[in-house]
Amino acid sequence: MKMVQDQEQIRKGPWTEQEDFQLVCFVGLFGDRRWDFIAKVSGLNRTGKSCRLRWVNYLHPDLKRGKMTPQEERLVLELHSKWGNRWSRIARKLPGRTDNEIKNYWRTHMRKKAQEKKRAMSPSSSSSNCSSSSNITTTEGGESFYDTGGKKPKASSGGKKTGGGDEVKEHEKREQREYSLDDIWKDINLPEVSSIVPVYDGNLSSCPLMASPRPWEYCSDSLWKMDLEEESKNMFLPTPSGDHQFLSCYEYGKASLTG
DNA sequence: AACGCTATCAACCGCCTTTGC
DNA sequence: GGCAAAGGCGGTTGATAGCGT
Repeated sequence: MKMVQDQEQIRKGPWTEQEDFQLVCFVGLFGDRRWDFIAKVSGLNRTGKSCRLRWVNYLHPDLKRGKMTPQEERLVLELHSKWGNRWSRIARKLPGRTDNEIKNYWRTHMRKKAQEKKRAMSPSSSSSNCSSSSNITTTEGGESFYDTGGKKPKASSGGKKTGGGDEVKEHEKREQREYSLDDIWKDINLPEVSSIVPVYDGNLSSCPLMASPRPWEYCSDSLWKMDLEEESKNMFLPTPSGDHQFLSCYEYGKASLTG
């Protein structure tokens, strides 16, 4: 056994605001493709996959939030009847929605349907109107697909807490969740970089790092093959103070933008 | 007020596909 | 064409908020 560097330890579990911020920043710089690279140079100690997932499912600026509209619900039903569990494919037809979201929605939806069905099957119940459920038949065995058998009682796998705001009220927590992302995008619009692009007004395109000619679009692929990794590593040396990492990031972003 | 159950969401895992060498 | 690495996808799990008893 030898001393394992902190960097070698892959972090798991919920993302902190700081990590989110960091990820957004790096995606802004390098684009949303090179996840392994981003994972490495960002110093997040996450896997590329994890970074991608976080971005796609939560941080992506084009994401819609909130409940599915009836139209969306209908579309999901329709598309699912066509394509089955091709969540990502379905998601592509619903701008702003992620496959994960749709998947979750579907599971919930199906569970409800299943319960209705069961009730309908029970002798005393009147004929149900699973009218639209006919298109759900893809999953007639379906019940099993969403029936995960419930949760197993398991010792809580500690370390899952994000470390921030343990005592926040549930409502606040919820808000915090929604806020935090907003916050990130707002924060990105630091005055320091606002000289590059005007104030972030809630519109993604005004976000400095996501502004239309994105940094990575300036550079050909080969450019990134330089010793960027090394450089970035140096830039993002984990500092106890934390905040300065981001400033470095902005500086770097600025440099990329301005040449 | 306390407890239990359900719904919802975020995240991980493993497999498959794509891409680069 | 074969191999390895990275990315993408679908399935599953775990935590927690919300609601009913």
